[in-house]
Amino acid sequence: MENKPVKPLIKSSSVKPRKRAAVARTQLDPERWVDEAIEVLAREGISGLRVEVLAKRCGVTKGSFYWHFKDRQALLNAVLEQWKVGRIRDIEKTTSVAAGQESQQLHYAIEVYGASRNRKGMAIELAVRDWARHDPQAAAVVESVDLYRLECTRKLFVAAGMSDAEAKSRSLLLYACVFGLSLMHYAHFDDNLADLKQRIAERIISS
Amino acid sequence: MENKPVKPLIKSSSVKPRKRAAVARTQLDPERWVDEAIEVLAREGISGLRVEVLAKRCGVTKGSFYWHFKDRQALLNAVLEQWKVGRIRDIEKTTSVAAGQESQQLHYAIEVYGASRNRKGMAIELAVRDWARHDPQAAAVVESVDLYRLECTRKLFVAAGMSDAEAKSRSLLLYACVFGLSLMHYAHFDDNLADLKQRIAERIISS
DNA sequence: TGTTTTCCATACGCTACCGTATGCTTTTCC
DNA sequence: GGAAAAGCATACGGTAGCGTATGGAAAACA
Repeated sequence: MENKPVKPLIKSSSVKPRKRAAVARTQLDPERWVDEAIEVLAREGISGLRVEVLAKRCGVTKGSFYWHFKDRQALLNAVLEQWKVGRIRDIEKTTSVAAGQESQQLHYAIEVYGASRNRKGMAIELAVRDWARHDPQAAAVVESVDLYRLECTRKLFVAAGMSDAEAKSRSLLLYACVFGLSLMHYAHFDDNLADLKQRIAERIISS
Repeated sequence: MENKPVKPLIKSSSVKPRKRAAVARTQLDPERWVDEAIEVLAREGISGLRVEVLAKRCGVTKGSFYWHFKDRQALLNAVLEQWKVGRIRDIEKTTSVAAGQESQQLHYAIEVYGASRNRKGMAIELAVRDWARHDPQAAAVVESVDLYRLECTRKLFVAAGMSDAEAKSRSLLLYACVFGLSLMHYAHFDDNLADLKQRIAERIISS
C-alpha cells in the first residue's frame, strides 16, 4: 500500500503562507473557491452550484477542486460557515451605535437591506434561505444568524425605549418585512415607491 | 410521410369527456400531472421537478408524460398558470367582505398565511418565488399575482378608513411580513410566539 | 368485430454532473 | 541539484435527466 497523503476535508490555511511571498501564479486556495462559490450561489442558487461549473469559472478543472475539498458537501459546509461569520460580523457593525441614535440606526439597517443597493447580498440571503428549506445544516445556520440578528435589533428597540415584548415583535417585523419585500415584485404597484418604503419604515420603527 | 397526429402543447381538456363516464383505469389527464407537479414543487422546489421523477410518482413512465406535454417547459407553464388562477381565486375569496368587517378580514388574511397551517400553500409560494428569481416567465406570473393581492388588500385598508397612500404601504407591509416570516427561523426567539404575532398583526393593521 | 385513435412502455442517444485514479508540472525544502 | 510535496490535468466509470422513436395494449367508434 502506498502512503497516500491524507486529504484534509478543507485544506488548512496555515499551510499556505510560505516563505515566498512572491505569489504563486494561478494557485488557488480554499478561500478563493468559497468566494467564487458564493458568487455562483447568488446568481444560480444552490442547485447551480456544481463542482465542474465552479472549476470552469476558476479557470481550472475539477482535479484542482478535489485536491482542496473532500467533496461537494465540504465546499457547501465552507460556504455556510463563511456566510455565517460574515453575517454576524455585519450585523454587529450595523447595530452598534452611540446612545440616543437607535432610531436612526434602525432606519439605516432597513436602508442597507434595500434591494436596490446590496443586490448581491440579498441574492445570497435568499439563496441560502431557499437552500435551508431542504437542508437541515443550512437551516441550522440560518436559524443561528436569524436569532443573532433578531437579538441585536431587539436591543436597539429596547434602547429606544420599548418594552421587551414590543421590542421583540418589532425586531421580528423588521426582518420579516425586509426579506419579504425582497421576495415580492411590487415595482409597478405605485410610482412613488420611496414614499411607500418610508411609511413602512416608520410603521416598523416609530412608537 | 405518415400523417402523424399533431401533439398539442398541452392536450386540450375538451377532448377528455367521452361518452363513457365509466372511468378509465389509470388514465392520466394533464390536470393530474399538474397537480402532482405542484406537490413535488412544494416539497423539492423547481430543481426537483423532473419529468422522470414525476412519472414515477404517477405510477407511469415518461412515455406517458411526453404524450400529454410537449416537453418539461410545457408542464412548467401549466403549473404557473394553475398557480396563478388558484391564487387569484383565493385572494378574491379572502378579501371579499361585508362593510365594517375590514379589519377582522385583514387579521384573518394574516392568519391563513401563518406557516403553521397552510404549510403546503406557503411551501408552493416560496418555491414559485425562488423559481421566479431565475425565470422571467415565473417572475411575470408572480408579479401579476402580487399586484392583484396588493390591490385587494389596499381596498380593504381604504374601506377601513385609511388614505390611499397609507393603504398601499400597509398592504405592501402585510404581504412582505407574511412572506418574510415564512422565510425566517425564529421559533426559538421567544416562548410566546403567539403574542409576538399578535403584536405584529396589530402593528400592520391598526391605525 | 375490426379499425382507428388514445395512451403508455421500452429502448435509445445525448448531456451534465459526481467522484476516483493516475500522471505531469511546478514549487518547496535540504 | 535532487527528492519530496503541492497543485492541477486528464481520463474513466457511474448516475440522472431530457427528449425521440417505435411498438403494443386498451379504449372508442363505426
